[in-house]
Amino acid sequence: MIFEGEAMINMSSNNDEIEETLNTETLSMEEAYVTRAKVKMEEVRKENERLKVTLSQIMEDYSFLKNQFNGITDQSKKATNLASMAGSDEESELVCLSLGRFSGPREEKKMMNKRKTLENGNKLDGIELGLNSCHPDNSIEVSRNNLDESKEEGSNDVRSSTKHSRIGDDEILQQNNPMKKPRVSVRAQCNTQTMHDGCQWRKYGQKIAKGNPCPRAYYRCTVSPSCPVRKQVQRCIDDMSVLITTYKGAHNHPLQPSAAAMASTTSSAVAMLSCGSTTSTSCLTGYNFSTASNFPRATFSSSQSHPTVVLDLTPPNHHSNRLSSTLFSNTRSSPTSLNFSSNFPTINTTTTMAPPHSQHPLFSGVQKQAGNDQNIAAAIAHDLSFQSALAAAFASIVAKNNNVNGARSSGMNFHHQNFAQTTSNASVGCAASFMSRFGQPMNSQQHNLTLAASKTRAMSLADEGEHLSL
DNA sequence: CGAGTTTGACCTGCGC
DNA sequence: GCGCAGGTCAAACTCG
Repeated sequence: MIFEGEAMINMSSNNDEIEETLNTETLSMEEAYVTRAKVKMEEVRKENERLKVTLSQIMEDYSFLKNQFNGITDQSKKATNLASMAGSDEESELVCLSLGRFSGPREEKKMMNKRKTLENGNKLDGIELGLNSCHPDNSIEVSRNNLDESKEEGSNDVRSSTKHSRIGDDEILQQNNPMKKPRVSVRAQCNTQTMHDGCQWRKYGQKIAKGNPCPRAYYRCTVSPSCPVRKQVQRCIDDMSVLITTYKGAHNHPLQPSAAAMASTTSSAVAMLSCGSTTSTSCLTGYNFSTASNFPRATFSSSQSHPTVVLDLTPPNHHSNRLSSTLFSNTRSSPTSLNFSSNFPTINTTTTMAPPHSQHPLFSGVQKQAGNDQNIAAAIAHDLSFQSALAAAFASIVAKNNNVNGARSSGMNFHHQNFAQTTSNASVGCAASFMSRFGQPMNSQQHNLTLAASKTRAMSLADEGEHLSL
């Protein structure tokens, strides 16, 4: 039995307890809040540090690339001065990196004559990737291929008008530039007449080209009557199982997903060529990713002023010198141009001309990022689908980068970053795809990248009855 | 009959 | 200016 007073006391003590409990709860809530805040602050602090590191890395890259750029600019200036001041004896030292691009027909003819003279005298040893210092404003040249395309395809009013409006004053420059449309050649093993690429083509001609008894077939895109895209199909003289498909131009109509993969690959390769043929091709000569033969190769060349990207999707044992002997049979300039196949996923950089960039922070990052697991590396390196996936991914990313950076970037910085990032991303994308096969998750960007790339490969294999589950 | 292919003629650019 | 080679045109032909 409890008395009222007792009850009162009990009540008051209960109140105290409740209050105490409440206080304790408030305290613990505050503590929790503080703890959370602390954790958050710690996270922010870490993020801040990470950003600092990134910033310093970027600054490091910037200064590195700036030095490179300055060095090359100085060299090109010296070379130009030497060429203008000294006689033809010194001309062999003039390195010309332009993929057939000069400021005008006369200059081009001059340069061709110079080159020929040098070649005849055995003074030029294969590589003639000059600095294109012939043109005072290199940055302008980025859009030249596009310009040229729109000019050549004047019948296509829509495309020309949009392109012209985009490029504006550069049109004047283009009028002086006879550079032809960039091309993308795809080498792939194919037993059928043409490689199925998801697009509709109509044959409009066939011709026996010099140096190859196999007839070359000419196709045009029939999806849209005004589509300027042309395709040439020819068997490789050294290996009849290899089909060389050369694409010219860009589709001016929406494409089916299956065709978009290939179109994206080729147009991206053109974009890559466009940027590579501008100011900074020279920097690429420093990269020779050709240590392994088990990888798709992207080769750049200028064939009779046709800048060409060759994507080699043939299996590793098909990578040989025949590429030069067939594709470049009519090439006056040396096919020895840019050759970056890679020992995937570790980006293996060796030197050919310029100092190696393997110590470049970007590449060290790439190596760290991609080269942790030797087994995975070996597996990927032997997976043909991933080899071609990289080729497509490689090109796709470059195009993406070009869209983002191309307008405002020019010169070495852009190219170094672009190239390094491309290589890195492509490697990571393919690696991610590989990992996903083994149940590892990957992010959406990596997924999209790999998916698009794999589609391209799947299309090229479709006629041979191979099926990749995408 | 329409769509696609074949094939000789023609055009253009380039080297000599 | 001429010849060569690449690229395109268009009439004839083939096929479903």
